[in-house]
Amino acid sequence: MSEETTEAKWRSMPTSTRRARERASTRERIIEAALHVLETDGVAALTIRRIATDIEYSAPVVYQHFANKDALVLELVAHGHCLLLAGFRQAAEEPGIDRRMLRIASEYVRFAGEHPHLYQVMNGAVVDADERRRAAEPAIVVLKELLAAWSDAHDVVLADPDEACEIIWGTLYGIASLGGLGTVGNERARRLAEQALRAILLGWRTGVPEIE
Amino acid sequence: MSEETTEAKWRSMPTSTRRARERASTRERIIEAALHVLETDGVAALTIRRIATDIEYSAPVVYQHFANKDALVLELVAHGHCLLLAGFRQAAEEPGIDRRMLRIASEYVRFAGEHPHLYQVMNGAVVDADERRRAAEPAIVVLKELLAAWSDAHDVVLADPDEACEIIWGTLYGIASLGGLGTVGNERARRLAEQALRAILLGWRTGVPEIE
DNA sequence: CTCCGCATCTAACAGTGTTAGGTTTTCTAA
DNA sequence: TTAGAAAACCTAACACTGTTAGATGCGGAG
Repeated sequence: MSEETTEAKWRSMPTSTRRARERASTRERIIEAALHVLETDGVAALTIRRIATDIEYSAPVVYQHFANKDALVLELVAHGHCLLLAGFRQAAEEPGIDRRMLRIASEYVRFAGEHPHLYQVMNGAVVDADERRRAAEPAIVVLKELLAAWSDAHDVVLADPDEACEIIWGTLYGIASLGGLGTVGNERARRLAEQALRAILLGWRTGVPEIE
Repeated sequence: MSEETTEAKWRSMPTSTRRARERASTRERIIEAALHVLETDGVAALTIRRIATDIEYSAPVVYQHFANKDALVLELVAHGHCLLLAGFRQAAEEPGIDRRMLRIASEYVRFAGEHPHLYQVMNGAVVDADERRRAAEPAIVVLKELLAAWSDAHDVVLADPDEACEIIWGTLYGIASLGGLGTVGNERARRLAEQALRAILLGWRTGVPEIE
């Protein structure tokens, strides 16, 4: 039964492709609507019914494009990391390896401040931790490359470059997360992140001593 | 009508106090049950009905002790910070100011690793950010004191001690959060946190340079 | 024109936090 | 001791959530 339907798809390409195009189009419209809801009204308002209403559809249509809500949210997370990656690439254009590293910190915190709800979803417990990690990989790779360039330029041999990269990534994440608090604020968080990065890099240049 | 009831409370202390004791007792039982559910089955299982069932009560009784679920969760957050604070105090016993600072990092990551779900609730978006911050204050104060002792011992003048404390707090938070990921792991996170702290402190001792 | 497949909708299910109303137990006061 | 008040407690319900099943209708294929 199902074989006949799939074989029917082989011939009759024209309408099929148009249908596929429409499918992809509504799929993207769903993602865009979800992003809009998230950025404007926060994660609490991100409901299937709300999204469906915004694109003038009924709720169940969403499930013809995404297995469940988590799959949809994962798409938003991916989009968020895409934006963050763009910021990182821009930082990589900065002249001077040291200023380039600082720019990374700046861009990271800027992104977190400009898209607080998206940032929250990217690091919250909404989706599986490993999938989040996989979505973050491209940005981490850029950071890793920049860090390698930095250590080359300063003749610093990092004992474990991957660990070093992880330290910076975690530090940026932690300090950027402080930005949402009333006592810290985004501008202050940017300064904090830059200062932390400066201190860490300086520590690595000087050679981190073993205590005890 | 209500005036008579309140005046009736003035005499008849004995039974009244016993009632109050019972009230407080069930309130604590609720918190303990909630903690148990959270630590064993995770945040997704932390439901009012589940908690009520575990203490052999009906769901609405919870609302006679807490205004809403957030208020109950906030209590769990407070308890979590209490445990973390205990770890910090233990770290403060460590001989040698440098090892004491490292021990702080170690205790922080250890706590996050031993109570992953509680840690998640403490930093997740479940409760208001400002209330979370207020709950974290005592631990931050201890950190601040230790940092002041450290800067004294090393004749380092921190431009802004509060900012410095915030940097360490954020860094620990960020790196500890990495611990839950499959690629990092808790043991590795502990090493990362210690190394990050060493690097930052070394940077402050050397004097963080202004770039550009 | 017929028929089939696809897209879409309405209605429902299980579960959530939360509240209203009534019932039972417990204490107070005559 | 007993009438009545107050507190404690439970059942039932509401308004949501994510998600699924079944009915409906539209458009292209033979």
